[in-house]
Amino acid sequence: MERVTIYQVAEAAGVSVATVSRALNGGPVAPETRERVLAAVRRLGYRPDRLAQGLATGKSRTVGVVIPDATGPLYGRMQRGLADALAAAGFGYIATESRRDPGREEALLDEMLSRKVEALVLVGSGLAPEALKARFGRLPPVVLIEREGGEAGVPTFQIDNEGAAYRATRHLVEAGHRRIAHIRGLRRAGREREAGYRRALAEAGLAPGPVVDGDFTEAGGYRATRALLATGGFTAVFVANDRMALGVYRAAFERGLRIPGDLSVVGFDDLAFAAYLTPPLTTLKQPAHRLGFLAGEAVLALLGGRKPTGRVLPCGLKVRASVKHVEGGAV
Amino acid sequence: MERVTIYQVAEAAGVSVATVSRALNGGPVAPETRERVLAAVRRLGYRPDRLAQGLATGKSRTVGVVIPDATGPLYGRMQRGLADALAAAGFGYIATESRRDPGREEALLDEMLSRKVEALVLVGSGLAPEALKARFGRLPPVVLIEREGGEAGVPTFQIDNEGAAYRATRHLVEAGHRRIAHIRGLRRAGREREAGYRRALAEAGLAPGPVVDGDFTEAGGYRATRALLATGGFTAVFVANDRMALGVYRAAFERGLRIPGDLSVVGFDDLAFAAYLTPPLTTLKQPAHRLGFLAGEAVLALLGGRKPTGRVLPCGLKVRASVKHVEGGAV
DNA sequence: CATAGCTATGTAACCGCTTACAACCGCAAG
DNA sequence: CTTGCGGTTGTAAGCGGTTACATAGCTATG
Repeated sequence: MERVTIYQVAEAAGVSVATVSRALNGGPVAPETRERVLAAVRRLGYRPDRLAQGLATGKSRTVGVVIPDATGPLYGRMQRGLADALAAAGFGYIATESRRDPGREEALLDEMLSRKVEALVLVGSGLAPEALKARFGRLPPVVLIEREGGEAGVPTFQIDNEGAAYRATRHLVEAGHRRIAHIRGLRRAGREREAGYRRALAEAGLAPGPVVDGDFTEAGGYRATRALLATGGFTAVFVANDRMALGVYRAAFERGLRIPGDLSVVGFDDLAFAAYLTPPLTTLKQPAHRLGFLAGEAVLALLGGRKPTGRVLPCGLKVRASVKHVEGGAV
Repeated sequence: MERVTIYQVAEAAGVSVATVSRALNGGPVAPETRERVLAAVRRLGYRPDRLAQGLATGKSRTVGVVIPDATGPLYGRMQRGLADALAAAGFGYIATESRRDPGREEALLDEMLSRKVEALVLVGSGLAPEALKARFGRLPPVVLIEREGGEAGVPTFQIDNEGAAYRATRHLVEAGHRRIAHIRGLRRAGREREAGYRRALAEAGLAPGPVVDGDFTEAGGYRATRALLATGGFTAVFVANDRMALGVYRAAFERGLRIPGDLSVVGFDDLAFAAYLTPPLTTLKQPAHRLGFLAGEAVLALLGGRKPTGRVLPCGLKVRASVKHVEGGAV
């Protein structure tokens, strides 16, 4: 009982392999014949060989996905969104982590192209489009999520980092804060968030508070906060992500500062833990699943010959208890 | 400039396709010829077609991985370990989420078999081995990680849930606690952790404290704690995972209870946030990457015809500040 | 010097499936 | 009774590799 091939099904059903193939793929086949074929398929437990199909048709019904890091919940949700969109169309996907290493990313792409993926979804890719062209020549359709660097003529999906940061900062301003610090994040997302922060402040006629660098980790947020606290002069801080915000909580506690009593905090991402911190963290919720889903739909559109366009999605502000309303104004 | 095939390389190098194939796969080829072939490969940008290779050889150099949930950091790390082990041997993998739905899991397996995966790594699979056999007949080699349910003759890798829970509970006992509650987790991991908890207590001659069900989420931990607090009578709680422990923190705070002053807590997993909570959470660190790596090595061994055996890995206790040393003993 | 034995290479079959093309059928129309 | 046509089905040629087998040079041997 080795692998069952289409030949065996053909023989069992008393037809030719062409007819079996047609019966299975919706070709013109007499209903009665189709029934016989399907019965044989079931009886024998036939399962078409995707590799052979791919070879014959030139299409693999697979899309390649590259994500920077599989350990974060956000990318996991994105991936799930993608899978949901693709599954509906009978597409599978192979996903791998670039770990933010461009060399590794190129190798992964090579591997995926070898597997004849019909499209590529690059999440937070570190590769410039021109570099891609140069290295790979003709590429299958590409969809970008949260790409770093320059523009390209390909659909790109991303969250509105700038707008969300603006909103978060404004939330702080409206609560009466006048000196608002910022713990900055890395990469494009970090820069965009910083820009939103600055815009909100400028619009309110406030000087940007102290700004320090973070690295998107708890430890980074902790260190950044200690640096910030060394100089002081602010009553609130907008932190570029929740993980760093947790570092802020910790550092503030160690300094005997109360949140939000002495320091108001707004994070970014709305990770699962945010709502359960003490105090619950006000933050921005990323529509990660949606991002992935839309990217998946775009892939399908591209494959269908259409010309989908990218989107910038807003993030919802989740107001919780880490921001204090300041009555008097500036401290 | 369409796809470059082995024929074009052969022509460019002035040899036959067989020679190209051999040159590329380490067959017997004169060094000088090999050079010519490789030069042609580079010049043309030839990239072998994995599908065709797979068809011809019957092997896809791919392993299929099924994980329950891609959004958790633990599975992400496991996956990374696996990838690391497999990459060294030139194997790729395709990973998908079962989302703990056995029906979905079966469909995924079907899909993977269609793609001729050479081995399967099932993480936290809900499918019994017998069910697998019944449904799929001959299966490629299988390696299990954290499997649910019965035994099988396949290498299985898992963490020592029972032992780790025992150690955690003992840590509490040694700190002088006499009434230790437990917030239980779901599935096999949850049951095993509960068993370790009970063993430690029995060994110390203590009655198991109140035990309530949780669901491994922050909300579940929160609810469980409120249920626990309604009756009271304990000074410490061993929580089946960190996410629920966070719920415990929250519920305790709302009740005005201090950790560890009024309530000591030990978690499980050592997620990134654990060290930054206030107080930092004492918990058990899962060797997730290692688990994946070992599973990957086992796959390779299986494929190499060897007969690898599974492993049960210990978890390290990370002692932080959420457990109070009780001087007097029972409260 | 004929022959066995290597080594390096080419020829062609095959992997499992799709699909262009041809063949066949029955039937309505001319 | 031809002819044409739409609907079904079969034949066979790929898809891009790998590999068993045959072949051709060379060298070592008796």
